[in-house]
Amino acid sequence: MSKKVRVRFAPSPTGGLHLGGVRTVLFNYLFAKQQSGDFIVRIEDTDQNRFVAGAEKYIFDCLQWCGLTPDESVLHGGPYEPYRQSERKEMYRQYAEQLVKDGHAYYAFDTADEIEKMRELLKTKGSNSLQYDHHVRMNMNNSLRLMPEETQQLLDADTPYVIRIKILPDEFIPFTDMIRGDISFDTNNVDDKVLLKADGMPTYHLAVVVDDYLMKITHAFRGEEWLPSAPVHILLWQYLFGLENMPQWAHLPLILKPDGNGKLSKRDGDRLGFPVYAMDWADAVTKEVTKGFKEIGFLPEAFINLLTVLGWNDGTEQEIFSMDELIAKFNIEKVHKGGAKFDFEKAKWYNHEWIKKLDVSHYADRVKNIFKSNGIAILDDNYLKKVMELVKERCTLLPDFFTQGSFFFQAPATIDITSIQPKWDEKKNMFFIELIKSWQLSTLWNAADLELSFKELAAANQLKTGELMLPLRIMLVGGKFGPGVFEIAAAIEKEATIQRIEHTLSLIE
RNA sequence: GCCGCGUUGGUCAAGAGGUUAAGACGCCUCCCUUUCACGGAGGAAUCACGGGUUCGAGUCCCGUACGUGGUACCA
Repeated sequence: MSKKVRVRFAPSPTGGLHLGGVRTVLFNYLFAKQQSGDFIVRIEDTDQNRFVAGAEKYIFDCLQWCGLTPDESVLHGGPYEPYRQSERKEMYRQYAEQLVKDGHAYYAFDTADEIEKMRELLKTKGSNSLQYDHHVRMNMNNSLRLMPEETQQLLDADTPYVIRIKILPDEFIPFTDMIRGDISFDTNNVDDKVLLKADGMPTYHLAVVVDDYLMKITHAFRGEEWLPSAPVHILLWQYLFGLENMPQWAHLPLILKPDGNGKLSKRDGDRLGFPVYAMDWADAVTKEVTKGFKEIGFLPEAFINLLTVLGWNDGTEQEIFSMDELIAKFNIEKVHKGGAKFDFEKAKWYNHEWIKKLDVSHYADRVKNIFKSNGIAILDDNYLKKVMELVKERCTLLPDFFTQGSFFFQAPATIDITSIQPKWDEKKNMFFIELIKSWQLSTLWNAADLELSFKELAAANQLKTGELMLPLRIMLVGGKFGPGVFEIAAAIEKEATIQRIEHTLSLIE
């Protein structure tokens, strides 16, 4: 019997949650849920310099919006607490010390200057590598070169030090990646990475291995940028906990910028006019707000959908997937190896598809707020829902409900009379005056009857309905858009309809 | 520079040696609709290059080019 699947998302609380980050969580989550496994969120805050207040809460807010609820985390608790690495600080040291004892790691007392000098020297010698590795370590200030008593002296004198892994040359480190298949590294190209920093905090390399072990992680999904350091992690597993306990790795492809080269960054979003973060992120210092997908009007369903399908598909023609379908159909082996360029047009298409099928009751409050922030207070929820139903197929983003629906609640601010005026004449003017009279007396106020009376009146005046419907639309809506014109008239009721016709008539004169 | 990973239309992509090389976004044309959208029909556009292996290669192998990531006491 195999172990229970346990995966983790391990973000650093350093800023906004990037598209790539959300996709990493998503793949973790889908895989875990499909296998009835656990999804853990572990906060990797080992770099005190990069810590940003509020970023942790923000990450959980984003996860909640996306519907990705952790089974264990800082917020949700769990059997392997704490889930914040800074609070686990003391756990890591013993493993680092153990590695030193076993001869797999060593104390290094080199100052930043000394390391810089070493690199300069390597540069002048024309070396291909500027790394701190087996070529140079015996010339450096570390416990490998120093006599044991010298090392002890430095330690006793509280000399700052780090613990570095001792990478043996000429070793071949193969492993199987769930997405990429067999991969191998030659240890001659791997440097002696720092495991424990001078401030006593572990680096990512140590922390990820220790925590994945202690938290019984079975599958580790992370971005492709981690591939080059995988050999260090594998060695650590081998030295500390045994390869047989190591999680299976999957290195996810990157999300690339739509134009030019490189991975997608916040700057690209600013430059090209689309969000890169899941939700609005406010920089604590500059107060600058970076827009999020949520705030510009994306549905979480669409956001999840488009992100999963960027770099994965199930082999069929299906493109629209609900979370449940994704959980059922997701397959890590069908994830692409290569990075994908992000296409905001396609992203909007996904949102449009989801808006077309959205449940208006579910989004009525959200849309109500959008109207409110545009100065329209909605009093009748049922009317709002009716309007939403009428216009949703023409909305790409949630705020479009306002631009597509505001005229149901108030008279249009501007009337596009330039589209009527050129073909306007006295006959048409008379028609609308008569129309007002006729509708004034009308007792039946529904789309079908309005259309019927409109057409009968047109025929009686020997006018083509086609030439009259556009003017009517513009009178009611302000422009050339919106649902059926008689639907609109029926919805806004008699008084508003007549007022708007009269208003435009006065404008034309 | 060195190391790893990748490369099917503009973009996302199907494709596991034999296909007229799917589908979607975007673009264009037409139909529906006397608006806009939805929907429907159609169009232009692709296997990075060079060598092998094979009766046969987008699919396998090798090179090259290009892209991408790493090369921190950041994650």
